Amino acid sequence: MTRAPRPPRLLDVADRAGVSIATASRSLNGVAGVSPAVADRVRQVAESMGFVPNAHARSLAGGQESSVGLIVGEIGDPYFTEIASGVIGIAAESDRLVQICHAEDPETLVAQVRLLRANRVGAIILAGSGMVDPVREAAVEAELASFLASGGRVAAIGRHSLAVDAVLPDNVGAGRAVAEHLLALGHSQVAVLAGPAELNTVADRLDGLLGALGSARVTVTHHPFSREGGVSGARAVLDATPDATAIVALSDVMAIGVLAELRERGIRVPQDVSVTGIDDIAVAAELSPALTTVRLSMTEIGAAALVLADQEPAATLRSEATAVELVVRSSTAAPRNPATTLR
Amino acid sequence: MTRAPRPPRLLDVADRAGVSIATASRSLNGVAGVSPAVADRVRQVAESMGFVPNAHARSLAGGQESSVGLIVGEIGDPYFTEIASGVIGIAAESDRLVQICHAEDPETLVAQVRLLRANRVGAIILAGSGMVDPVREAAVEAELASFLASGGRVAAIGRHSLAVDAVLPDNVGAGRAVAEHLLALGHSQVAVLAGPAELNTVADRLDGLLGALGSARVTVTHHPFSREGGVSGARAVLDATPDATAIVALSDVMAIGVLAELRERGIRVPQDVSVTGIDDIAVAAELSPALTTVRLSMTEIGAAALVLADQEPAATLRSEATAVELVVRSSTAAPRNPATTLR
DNA sequence: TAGGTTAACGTAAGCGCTTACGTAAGTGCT
DNA sequence: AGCACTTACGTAAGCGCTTACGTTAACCTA
Repeated sequence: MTRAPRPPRLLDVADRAGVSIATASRSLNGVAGVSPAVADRVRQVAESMGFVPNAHARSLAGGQESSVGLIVGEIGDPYFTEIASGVIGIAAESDRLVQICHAEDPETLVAQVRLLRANRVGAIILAGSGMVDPVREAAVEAELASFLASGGRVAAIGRHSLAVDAVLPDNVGAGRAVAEHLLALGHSQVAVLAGPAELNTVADRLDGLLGALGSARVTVTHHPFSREGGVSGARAVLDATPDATAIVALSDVMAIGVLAELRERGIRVPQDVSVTGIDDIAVAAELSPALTTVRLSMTEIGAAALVLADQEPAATLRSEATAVELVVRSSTAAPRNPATTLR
Repeated sequence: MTRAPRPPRLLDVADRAGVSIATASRSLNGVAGVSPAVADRVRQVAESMGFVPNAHARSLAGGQESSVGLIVGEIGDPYFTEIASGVIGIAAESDRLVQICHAEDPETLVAQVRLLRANRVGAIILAGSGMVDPVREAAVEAELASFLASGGRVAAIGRHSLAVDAVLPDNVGAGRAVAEHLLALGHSQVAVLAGPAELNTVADRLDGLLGALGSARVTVTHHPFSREGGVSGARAVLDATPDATAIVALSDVMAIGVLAELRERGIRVPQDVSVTGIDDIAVAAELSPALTTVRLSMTEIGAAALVLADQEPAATLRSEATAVELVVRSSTAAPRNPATTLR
């Protein structure tokens, strides 16, 4: 006899245990009103049959089985990995699954939100950077509004342009912290390697940086927010502004690329040039030289985002700003000699 | 008028469009048998109402909406991150969501598999290392058997003790590659920092290593499979066997800890001691010194695992072995002087 | 023009659960 | 002994979809 490869249903369990489907359901869910003897028998039968309740049916029938959706920019990026880690930690506390998707542009973002909505997740955490241009966010905004209107919860990380609750790392402050640190060291020629200009995160960090850098001579170039962006950015700097005494990467991942390129060329850090990042991802401390950066505590921010989303929806938009902290390591030092160029 | 915050249903769309629910369903799914005019109208109404079909109901009703479940050991670990990246890449090709959970011990592993089963995922990818002791795997085995029996697909990564299809990185070969490299350099005193002895991955790497190391004098100690494990391992080695000329960490993450501790103590790599890892995670090349390691290509392995799981179930267990490649960087060199100790 | 097709829809039966409600015993009280 | 409660269960109505099948009306063909 070959049974169809189909999971056993609650009804199968009930039949085998000689009870009604209602009693079976109550037994397995620990609902009162079932004699202990019967409940035990049902549980044993269920166990022996390898019964696992269908979460879809359960959620359809009204049971709250809501999972959480997380949308990140790039899975492999430690920045997002740490956020994911924080979100998953909180989700696990209440036995919720986290569905992770990635979306780099607003169009796929909309698609992912729809997919998540189709799966009736209870909450969506948006972890990619927002766009400076509100027009590109319009579709996302609409999709999220639909979700919210139907009872969904949303929390964004580092997106202040979206009309949803948000946890906002102090990107402006992070930029400022880097600037003040370099200023204090005596740098006056700094090359900034920014990520894509259309990202809010980039704009904010840049604002803080340029605002505080004041009189210092600074050049800004834009590159991909990746290791490769750091590599090509470093090359551009060495070509265009070889007299820079500090290279500021707007993310640690970019800084990794910068360090790699400088090493490649035999340029010493921090003796010949100082390098900084932002984020303080886990490996920042393991690089050589260890990277001076700004800690944003992405893991905690991820956790905070889900906690925020879990709260009762409020009438007003909530936004939770988180503090940043400059972490001085060995990739920065006073410029060797203000007159000296990189080569 | 305050509507209950509930997503619009197909029925709502049908009513508004003035058609039956069946026609609405057919229109939205592009099923033949609906006049183009009506289908268009339904689609417009659905769009205007922000309708997103309930994936749970759809899957209940027989539609195939299966997503894939991925169980990893630790989200933050680059080893798993790269696997996840590979799995997600393949899943995205067919619009499937990936549900990521983590489980470090067999008990929570069982729980996670159940959760995934409850959510009726079509496939489960198991990415943590298996246990050497088959007894501890028994419950996992049973849970997976139940899942398979009910039509689920499973693929494991690096677990050969489980009766499921598997992609097997050549851990033995990886260990051997490290051994041969060190032997060729002339090392004869090597300290091995292994992960937990109960892990299959550790046992295999150790097998390959010790098998090839032959006459060389080698000491093996076990530590957590983490950066901290590397730190404490390095301390143990410096205390117990300061005459070692090479420290072999059985994973890159551990090697990071080793490098950190050596740097802390002012011990130069590779001049004073050589260090190796295994995995070739992305940052391995960015460390200082850049880490000599063995590339397992975890991203591709993750992708291969899902492809394997997606195939029609075969009568016999499939296992796909993947090649490894020694990557020599600058953390290894010939021992300075066979007679010299670490201090 | 009667009979047979076909296109375009509607009806209704589930999918596997939860849960409000109904019912039949058992318990305690007067 | 009769009543009102409880307790322990069963019945059945959905949840929001898909889809087999039924029903029209328009369209052919002989």
